[in-house]
Amino acid sequence: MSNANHTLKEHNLKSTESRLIILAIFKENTHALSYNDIESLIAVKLDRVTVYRTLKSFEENGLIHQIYDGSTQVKYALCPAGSCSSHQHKDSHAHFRCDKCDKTFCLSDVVSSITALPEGYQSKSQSVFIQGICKVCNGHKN
Amino acid sequence: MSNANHTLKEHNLKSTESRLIILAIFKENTHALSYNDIESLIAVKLDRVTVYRTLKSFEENGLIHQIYDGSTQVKYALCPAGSCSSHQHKDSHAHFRCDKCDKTFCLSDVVSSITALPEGYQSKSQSVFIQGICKVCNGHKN
DNA sequence: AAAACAAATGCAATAACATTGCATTAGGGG
DNA sequence: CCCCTAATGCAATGTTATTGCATTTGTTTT
Repeated sequence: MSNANHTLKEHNLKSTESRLIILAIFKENTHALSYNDIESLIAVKLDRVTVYRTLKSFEENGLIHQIYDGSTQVKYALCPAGSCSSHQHKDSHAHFRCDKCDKTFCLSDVVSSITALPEGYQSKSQSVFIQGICKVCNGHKN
Repeated sequence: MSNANHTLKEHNLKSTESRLIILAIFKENTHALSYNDIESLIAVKLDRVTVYRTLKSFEENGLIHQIYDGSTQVKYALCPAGSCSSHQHKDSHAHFRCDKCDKTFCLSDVVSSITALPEGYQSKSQSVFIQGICKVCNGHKN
């Protein structure tokens, strides 16, 4: 069984053509993808509804997580392996949006650590959103 | 001249009825407001377009800032006095979304302080998004 | 291997959210 | 008070996302 098939199975998702196509796109891209990004990256034409529903099922089953990066469309990125499940998303790592190439990346190792909240507020999860210039746009190798 | 009139002037905004109404709503509410929130809080009927354009002008002139809190609609909140201008928004304070009442608040005093980014990444601005239980829902007085 | 069942897909229609052009109105400097 | 520009309201349209339903496909069971 292929790697991708296995990944889907692991997350209790039936292995279908659309899902394999969309999963492959996520694996090929290191940055977060919006619906439009995905649509333009698919060679074959999938129905819009199918793409939306695939994203939804991926998200509900802990395969990808949503990212709100200030653009109008929600973006999605693969969850770090083994970190999320149907029951809970643990996407409290930092997200980075590049001002130059406009891509959004997950920085899995950068975690928020706000300790002092105002009186009365109780924190359950935190996430950091950083804007700046990314690795590639800074001239580093990929 | 009323306080509100003065606020608008300060931000180079002509003082109009719609703007006074919408500004008043922001001053009456401590949490961030979406377009829908605003629409349902206005007693008088303002045209949808006017509301959108008012929000845009407020934002461009440093009176309010956008907040993306994971709900589908963008929300807006007053900028801390004197912190923002037409030229630059400095909304790098933390935002807090309450799981119970679903309201989003600005925590002006809580600032992100991520120092170590991966090699190659360069930070220009940071913001923290926290989820949990807010002051009021924790039984504290307002 | 075929039948049977449930889940996934595609199409059409529609909903929800947001923006544009343009004619009219209103704020505020002179 | 007049005049000019900016702001407003309406109608039309654009963009993004969702729903219902008939059909197809994947998987389980026999």
